[in-house]
This record gives sequence, C-alpha cells and structure tokens, in this order.
Amino acid sequence: MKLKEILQRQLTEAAEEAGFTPHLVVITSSKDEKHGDLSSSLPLSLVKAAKKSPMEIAETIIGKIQIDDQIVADIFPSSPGFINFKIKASYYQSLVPEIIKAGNTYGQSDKGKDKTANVEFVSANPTGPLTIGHGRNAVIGDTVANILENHGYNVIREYYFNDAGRQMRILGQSVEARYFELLGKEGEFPEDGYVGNYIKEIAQTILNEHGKNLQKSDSLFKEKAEKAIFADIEKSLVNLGIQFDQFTNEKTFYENGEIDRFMEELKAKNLIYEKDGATWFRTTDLGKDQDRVYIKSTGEPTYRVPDTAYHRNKINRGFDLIIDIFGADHADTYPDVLLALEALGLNTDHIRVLLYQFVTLLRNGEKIKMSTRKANFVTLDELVGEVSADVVRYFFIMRGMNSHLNFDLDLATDQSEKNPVFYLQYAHARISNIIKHSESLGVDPQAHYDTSLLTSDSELALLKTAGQFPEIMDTVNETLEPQGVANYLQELAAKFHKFYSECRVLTDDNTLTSARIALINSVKIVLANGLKILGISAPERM
RNA sequence: GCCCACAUAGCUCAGCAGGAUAGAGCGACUGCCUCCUAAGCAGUAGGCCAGAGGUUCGAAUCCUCUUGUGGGCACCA
Repeated sequence: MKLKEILQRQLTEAAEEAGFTPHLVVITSSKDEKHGDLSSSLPLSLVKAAKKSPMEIAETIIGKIQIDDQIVADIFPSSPGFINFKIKASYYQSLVPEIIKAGNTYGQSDKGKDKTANVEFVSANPTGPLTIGHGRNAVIGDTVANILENHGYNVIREYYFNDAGRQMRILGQSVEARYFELLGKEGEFPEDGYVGNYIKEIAQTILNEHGKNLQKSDSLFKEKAEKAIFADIEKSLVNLGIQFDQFTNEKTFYENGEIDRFMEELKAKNLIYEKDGATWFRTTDLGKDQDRVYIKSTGEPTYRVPDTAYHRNKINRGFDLIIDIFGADHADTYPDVLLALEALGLNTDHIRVLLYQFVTLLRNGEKIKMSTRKANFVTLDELVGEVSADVVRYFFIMRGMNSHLNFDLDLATDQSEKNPVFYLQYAHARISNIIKHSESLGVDPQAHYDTSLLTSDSELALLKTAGQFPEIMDTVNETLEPQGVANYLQELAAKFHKFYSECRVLTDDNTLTSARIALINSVKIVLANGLKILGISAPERM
C-alpha cells in the first residue's frame, strides 16, 4: 500500500472518530521542509460544517490519529490549518530493497489484469509519408499503450485506414500521370494531385518493374502506390519504435455487411431520412444543432458511416477500454460517432478519446503550413534521422497534448545536444558507469547492505522521489497523460544529479559503499522502468 | 456568427481533482573537474500566471465576460 493511501485512511478515520464528516481527504507533498514531508488541508475544508477554527480542528484530529510509528516520525498542525506529517528516514530507506526486489515490475500494477484495451492511433491514409504532425499522434498513442500495458492490460495497437476514398483515387491518378510523364507522354496530372517527389519515385519503380505498356486507368497505379507508401509508413513507425498489432481497412465493414446493418438499425429508429437526394442522420433529435449527411447524393457514404461501424465493431470485439487518439480537427466529429452508437443502445463509457492539438512548425522563424498533397511537409523520418528517435519521442511526450506546441526545426536540430532527454539518460548512464567501476574495484554486488547509512538530505530526497513512481503511474493510468511520466523522470534525474555532486558512491568505507550502490541500483531501476514506458532507451554509457 | 482548445520568465513549455515562497530547459551572467562521465552541480538576473469580475479561509488552478492564438462549423477525412 502506498504511503499517501495509508495516511489518507488514518486521517479519515481520525476525523470521523472526532465527529467530523470528511468528504475527500487529500494528501500532498509539502514544498517546504518546515511543513514536514506530507500535508493535508483537511481541517480547512471542515471549517464550515464544524463551526470551529481550523487550528482547533487540526488539533482535535491529531489527537485522535493512530500513529504508525514505523512510518511517521511526527504529526503537527500549522497555520492556517494544515496537518503535517514528518516521515521517518527508515521508511524511505526501506524503499531500496523494495525497489530492487520488484526490479522491472516496480511501478506496475494489476489494475488492468485480465482486461483488454484497444488503442487506435496514427490511422493516416496511405497517401504519403508520415509527417511531424503524425509523429505527435504516433508517440502519444504508443506511449498510452505502454502505460496501459504497465498496468497489466492486454493492449492491441490498431491502425485504421481507408484505401478506397477520394484521396486514394487522386493518389493513383497522380502516380499514373508521373508514369506517363516518364515515358515522355503528356500526363494528365489531377487538379488536386499529390506533387511530392515520392510520387515520381513510385512511378519510376512501376516503370522498372512493369515496363512501359501499362494502360491508362490501370488499377496497378493505385495499388502499387498504396503498397509502397504503406511500406514507407511502417518503416517510419519502426524507426520510432512503434509496431502495430492490427491494421484495419475501412473496406471490411462494407464487405461484411456491418455498414448496411448499421444503416438499417438507424432507419428502424427513425434517425435516418432523405433530403435533397442525400441521406441524413437526425442528430438534432439527439441534442445536436444540425443534422449530418450520411450518404451523399452521389451514393457515397461520408466518413461518419464507416467510422461508426468501425467503432461498433471495436465495441463488439469486447474490449474493456477503447482509446482513440485524434487531432484537434476531429474535435467536432467524434461526438457524432458516439451519439450514433448510443442511439443504437450501445454503451460508450469505455471509449476514451484523446485529442491532441496541432504542432505548428517553424523554420527560420516562420510558420510552415503542412499539406501532404502539396508536399511541403517535413517527414517524420527526416526528423528522426536528424535528432534520433529518443529525442523525437521525448519532445512529443514532454508537452501536454492539449498544448499547441511550436516546433522550431532549427532549434530542434541545433539544440539536440542539450535536449532535456539527455538529462534523464545521463543519470542512467552515470549510474551504470559507477556500477561498472565498482565491479572493476572488486566490490561485491551481492554484498549485504545497510540502508540506515543513507542519511544525508540528498540521499533521502532521492529516495523520496524514487518511491513516488508507483503513485505517478497510477495517476497517469487515470489521466492517460504521458507527460506526467516525463515530468516525474526529470525530477528524479535532478535528485540523482544533486546526490551525485554531493555524495561519492565508491568510498573507503565498504559498508557505506554497499549502501550507496544499493541506492543507485534502485534509482537505476526506476529510471529504466520510466524510460521504457516512454519508449526511450536507457543507455549504459553516453 | 457558432462550437472546442489554449494564453505562465526574452524563447519553448511544466505546474491545474484549489493550498503555504509559481518551476524547468534554452538564451544572458558568476563560480565548481588532483575526486565514480562537467550531456553535471551551485548561484545571479528575468513574472501583476493575457485583462476584468466572481466563488472561497485560500485561485496560475474553478465560474463568467473581454482580448488574442490554433482547430473546427462540407454531400473532404
């Protein structure tokens, strides 16, 4: 059981025993040492109901509390009405063997044991290479999946795409036009065609493999393009350390009849009607301010239809948790999907949509508007090639997904040496180096150690932070905001670097040396576990 | 016009289930390697947490309005 939970329970019981009715007992880490290690503002929240002064309430509760003297050294009130806990050094010291024993399972939980989760992300149609914009989606999705796995979920990483729409048709036409250009014939380049160089390369490959006798409108152009681009996308993802378990093609839901069934059911509920030659979904009946087109007058369904069928399919596959990673441009559309599912009587409570804001790219201080079609994008591969996957992953995860972040390309490449991710990795590398060094000095890694020797401020501060890891992971599991992990690791690394500058690990005092080696071993475990969740390498040396 | 998100140091951003003195990196300036990696540590400068109201014992954090930015409001996805 975690420290805060223990204190929270004891505080709640004490308050009840004193005749108060506490609602939510919150324990926070104290910022100032003179307020102990942990504090609660419980008395302040009870003032109104109790009609007593907060200090009086604090005294009363403290009088009732059952002190666990294995953990707590002191409990005392402070103005205007806080209850402060001073934690014993022995408690923090006991974390060392606890962490070492848990090893790579430290920070894990079984919250998701025997549960399944589906994380759908990237889901870019294969019309071109992945861009930096997709990068944010990819990294968030993969990290969220890692977080869920850390809590025991069985996670499916899923990529949803559509190779039958307008975009893909234009893609095929673009390749076709380049093919005929290569043959010296006038290609009819589509008006909204894809102008990137990769289109020409695909055309060249087709020419090399299939000769020059292909006819216009041969379906080969689109098929080859899709295949080539998908291969490129998968390679880009692998370069970032991401692998999908499943690719789902929108076409499936037309072919297996799920879309027809879905339309029939909505019709039976009178949520579908015809107007102006199109078929509409009566969203206004479900509380929205306008109805949506489901089937265009051309007979083509809009993306909402297969999207909804796809989500129903995911629900029917029985996942305990369904997560979608969407860009801000979907903010307005996914509620319609949920609405339709609910109208069909399906429970959508276990669907979590994570929206991330767009990345604004800056080059030479100027904004670049990205468009795959116009080929003015910066590819994910280029970025990864320049600054490494670790840096890219960290950059996208260290910011909240709700922040509209500016990505200055010059700065990113320029400062890659000073990137904050190295700060974390450096801590890990330093520890590894000390351990290696200790081995060369003949220090027995299995030696018995006495953690009561770890008494300096920087040692205890380091332990205190290391011991917060499981708690942080619990929070992140709730919020699904990966940057909590990044922030935490920054703090842990800072505590380590501080410790490093103040305490020598390898000393003449063998007992102290053993204790400190155990300490840094435990810190190394936490760093490695955290970095693993972020999908970032934990180097032995730098 | 309507809807969603955002606004914190010169720049990029943390902090936000309300808590005690608002943080980091980059940039500027000062110290620290006879000692396990200086990709580090210590310190200086830099802030009316966009503005105005409100709720509260207490607001960067919650609510309202204003201003500014991004995204949406398609028979595009």
